[in-house]
Amino acid sequence: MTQNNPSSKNDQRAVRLEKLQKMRDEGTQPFPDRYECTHDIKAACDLKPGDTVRTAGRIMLSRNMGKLTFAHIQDLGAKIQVCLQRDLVGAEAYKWFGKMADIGDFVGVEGEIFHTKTGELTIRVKDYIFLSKSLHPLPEKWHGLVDIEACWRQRYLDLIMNDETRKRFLFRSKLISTMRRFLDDNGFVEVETPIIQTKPSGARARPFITHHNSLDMVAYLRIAPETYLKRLIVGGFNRVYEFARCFRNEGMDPSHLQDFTMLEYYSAYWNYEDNIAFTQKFVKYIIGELFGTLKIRCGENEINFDGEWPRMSFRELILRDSGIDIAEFEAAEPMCAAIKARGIEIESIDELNIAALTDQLYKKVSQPKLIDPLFLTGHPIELSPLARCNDENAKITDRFQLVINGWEVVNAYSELIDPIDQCRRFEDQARMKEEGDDEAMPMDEDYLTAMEYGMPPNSGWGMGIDRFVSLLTDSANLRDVVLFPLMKPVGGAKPAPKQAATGSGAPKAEADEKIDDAGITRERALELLSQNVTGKVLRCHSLASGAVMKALAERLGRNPQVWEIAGIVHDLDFDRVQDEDRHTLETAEILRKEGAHPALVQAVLAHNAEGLGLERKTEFDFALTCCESITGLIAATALIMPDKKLASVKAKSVVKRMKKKDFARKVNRDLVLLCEEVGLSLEEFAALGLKAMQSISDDLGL
RNA sequence: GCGCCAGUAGCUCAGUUGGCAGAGCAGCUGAUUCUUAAUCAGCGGGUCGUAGGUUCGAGUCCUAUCUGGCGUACCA
Repeated sequence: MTQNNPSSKNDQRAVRLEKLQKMRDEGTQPFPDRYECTHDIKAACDLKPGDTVRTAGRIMLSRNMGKLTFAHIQDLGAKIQVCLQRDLVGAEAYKWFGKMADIGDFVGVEGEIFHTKTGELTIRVKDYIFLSKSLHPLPEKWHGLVDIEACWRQRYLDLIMNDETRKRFLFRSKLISTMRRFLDDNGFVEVETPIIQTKPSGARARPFITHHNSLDMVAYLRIAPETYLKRLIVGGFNRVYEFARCFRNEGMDPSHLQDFTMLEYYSAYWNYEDNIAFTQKFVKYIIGELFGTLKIRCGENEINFDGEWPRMSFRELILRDSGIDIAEFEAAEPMCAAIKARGIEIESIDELNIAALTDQLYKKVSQPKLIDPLFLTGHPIELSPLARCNDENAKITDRFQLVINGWEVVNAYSELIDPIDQCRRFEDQARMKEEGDDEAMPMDEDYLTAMEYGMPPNSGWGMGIDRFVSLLTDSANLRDVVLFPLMKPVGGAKPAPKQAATGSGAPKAEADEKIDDAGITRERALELLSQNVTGKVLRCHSLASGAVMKALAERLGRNPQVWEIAGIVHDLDFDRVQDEDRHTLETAEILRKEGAHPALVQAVLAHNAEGLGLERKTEFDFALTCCESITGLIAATALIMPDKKLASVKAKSVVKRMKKKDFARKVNRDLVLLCEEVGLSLEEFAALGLKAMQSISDDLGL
């Protein structure tokens, strides 16, 4: 009957688990530790009929013809057909393969290369070894995985199923190694500079802000490696480069990632002219090495990297494409009028200063037309706070961008090495910041000091690697060239803790008086406790915290039901998360879903204020923290009694134990002392806590 | 942020005016010693993104919400 048929369970994974169990039962190791290959699959494909081979891969297709089975096995580099003949591998082994091996499993095969009747290169398997079980069916063999979201979230599936994905990422790796080789061969030294920084400088962008716990200070993820690499120029590294992961907290779209890779290099004694020459050599080398030609297709365009690349200034380009000569304008208003007069539309045009206006105008009228490589020069000084000012024209900088297919691929300039000028530029930026430009750079004194020790003339260079890869692989979205792009978690992103603590700014009394309903019942709290908490110790800790909270609420004239519930549920996720610092986030999520009162959720979060970088604000917050903390101390005190009973414990001995640091070391004494924040002395609090725990001593087993 | 679109079996997709939720691949049982998305016969498989609502009846209509795409604005 169908009841005995595993397939009726509607679970392909269950079928595979059953096969796995069968393998174990019969003594076959389904997950062996190694297999020795003579060739990878790509190498096997180059063999001649008659050659023998041992290779391994993932089974992608299987066609059973009765006493003959064809299958395809695949690795990152290639796939090859294998052929199992019953008469060659033996009846037992042949039958076993048919029963046990699924599409997606790994197998090692040994045999002789031959051509099938239709001419396909195939391994005639003499012997095989099962190498690993796949518990999930792979995506459909013909269409493969096309859901773009799945490709990003489960890149490994994308890599298994899609040949171009494999090629694209191999290309990216090869590109980076080619760049590295060229730079190394030209006397550059690869270095690593800090990602966590105290000042976000080196570019105009909004940083990710984080908190450094042990220094208790704001820290930033770097937006660019620039100022550190230039410190190295000061330090005597004449040619340095870094493949730098950078982070910018800005919009997410097909051409912007929050976490991206920039290559920057700096060479002492070069100006931007030297750099232009080097750039052309560098990029041509890379294209030649990777494509074997200097003309490549990109979408509808063919990009020609051959020949001498043209140079044009902002002014020339804009004049050519719009008829506006930006040199004629001293202020924003007349330029704005000129732009409007020509019917060119720029968003919030009236709010832009002259530099931003120039930039926007260029992006609108010129940038999309630039397909073949072009060096764009003559950038306004306001847009280039770290670039050297031009000796002839103080309004522009010695800077260039390499534009390819409408994208700014490279940005480079003669570096500003005059510390006095640099200081002034920082001050200008600071002013712009005050005026509301939140991308303007902050003052960076430490960098200025480095400059004041003397920086040789030099020119620096930066390239967005992801964009370059995207350009060269004709990828529409930058996330296609990053292995694991950032995605919102399925089921909703967790709000930042600060947002979670809504209303926490309210004064203590006010916040507390509002809580007359926890939002969940005591019964539900206990249910949640047994669902989420498996450990006995944690369960007792939760119940004890509830009891102490209840007693404290009665003492302070607060709502005992609500406070008890807070104690019961405060550590729901601790068993799962197993991380002092990170726990409570999941608990808060559970409670929110249950409809718990926001103040309760906040108190729960705040009991781990240290770990999460939060602040305790309300009486409720402090109460939960100190109650939860003292339970451990009281329980530990009970355990050293001869009868290990709470009944034998005196409040005085609990207080004494506070001072012995080695006793119950995990209990944070500072948190227990927070009882003073709610107006109780340690003595009174210890007595209250002890009494509360004694009242439920049976439940606690103490 | 805003606007438009999408989410149905493990995968790729149908689903009419609101009327019993479908196909192919994958899986299971069997046939098959040269297949190429093998083929043939049979079987099983669903929280229609989630939560509400309208209705005798909702995959379909309404509201909210989640996830994603594309466009738009700012940044590389």
